[in-house]
Amino acid sequence: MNAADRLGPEDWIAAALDVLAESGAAAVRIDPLAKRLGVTRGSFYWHFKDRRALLDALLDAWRDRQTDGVIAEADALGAPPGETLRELLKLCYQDDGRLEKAFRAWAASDPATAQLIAKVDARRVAYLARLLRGMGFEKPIADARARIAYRAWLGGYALAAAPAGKTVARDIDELYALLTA
Amino acid sequence: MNAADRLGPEDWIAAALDVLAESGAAAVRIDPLAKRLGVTRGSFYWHFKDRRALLDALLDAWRDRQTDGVIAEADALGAPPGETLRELLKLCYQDDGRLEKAFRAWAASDPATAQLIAKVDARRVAYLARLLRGMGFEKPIADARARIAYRAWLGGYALAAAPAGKTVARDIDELYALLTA
DNA sequence: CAATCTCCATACACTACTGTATGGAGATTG
DNA sequence: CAATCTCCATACAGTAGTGTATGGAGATTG
Repeated sequence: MNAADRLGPEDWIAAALDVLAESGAAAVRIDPLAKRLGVTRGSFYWHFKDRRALLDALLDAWRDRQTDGVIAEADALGAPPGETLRELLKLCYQDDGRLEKAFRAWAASDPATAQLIAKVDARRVAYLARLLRGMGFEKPIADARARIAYRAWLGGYALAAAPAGKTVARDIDELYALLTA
Repeated sequence: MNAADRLGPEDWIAAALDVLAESGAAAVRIDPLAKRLGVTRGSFYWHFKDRRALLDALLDAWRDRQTDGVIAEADALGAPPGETLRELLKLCYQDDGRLEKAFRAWAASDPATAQLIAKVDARRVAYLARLLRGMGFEKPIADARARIAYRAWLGGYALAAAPAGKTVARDIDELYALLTA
């Protein structure tokens, strides 16, 4: 929300992220968003060139928060790698994953988006592998386990039915045990 | 394809599955499908009540092949659980996952579909857990590892960039090692 | 307090579909 | 070989959006 009742790009982005998380990229339409914001399309085309420009802005906003943000947060702990890994797992599994799902679903039919998300994936896996190597694992093992752990996390969001909180906690324990075995 | 040049429901389903795998559920539209099949919408509305009926038919077709089919195939080996598990992993990781992705992306904004896919997930995880228990693991461990393995498989499809074949083979080995440790 | 700048409303032209109603060509049966 | 049955084309009405062009109200600056 803005100070005034006039809108800025960030208001459109916030509303669009809501819709994206709820109903997917296909549901991010200008007309309904305008109704939701209580204005007309005239406002939108003032702040953005077209619909694609809005979607690009969503992608940027998400990448900034969910990749660099989380990695920085984990590093800021200053803990030894094993402990950092455990905290990172807990932190990641707390996210409801709705944006994560929505962006990836979108990427399935949009190569430009897929390319950007691929970079995000690579950075995250590299960070996981770095932690594992810091714990003393050889590079091939660390890399493979980082990929498995990352996929297991992502796969949780691919499930149609979200597991209960207790199951998640147990599975994090088991995953951590497997990764550090 | 039919024997005659006249179409049956299965022709529409086959074409729709192609489009679904390529471009997602949102792209499964009647008009473009008709052009692709060289007919008009008149044909579609003869074979199906509406667009939703087609989507439901797609879901049925996929479930029959990809769940009961694969489980039956693995069981038909008649091998001991450990060997069956290994073959199952190899078999599953061969799938390009495009339909898997498309259906799950669709389910994100369609509760009825999500419910059906949740049942598919449960059956697959249960089968994995059964194999692990057959190898001597206690139920809690077998269940947790089955969930992790299933998510790791699904998560591979969530990745924007598909890993190279060599990486996949290495990761299957590592995954199998972790599961049976 | 006039000029300008920001932001938005309105109206328009356009695209791309969905679903229905009806008729008609070709094969199939009696 | 007429009657019927399948399957499809055509035409129509309706919906839901995209993007553009233009003007105007309110705040901001000189």
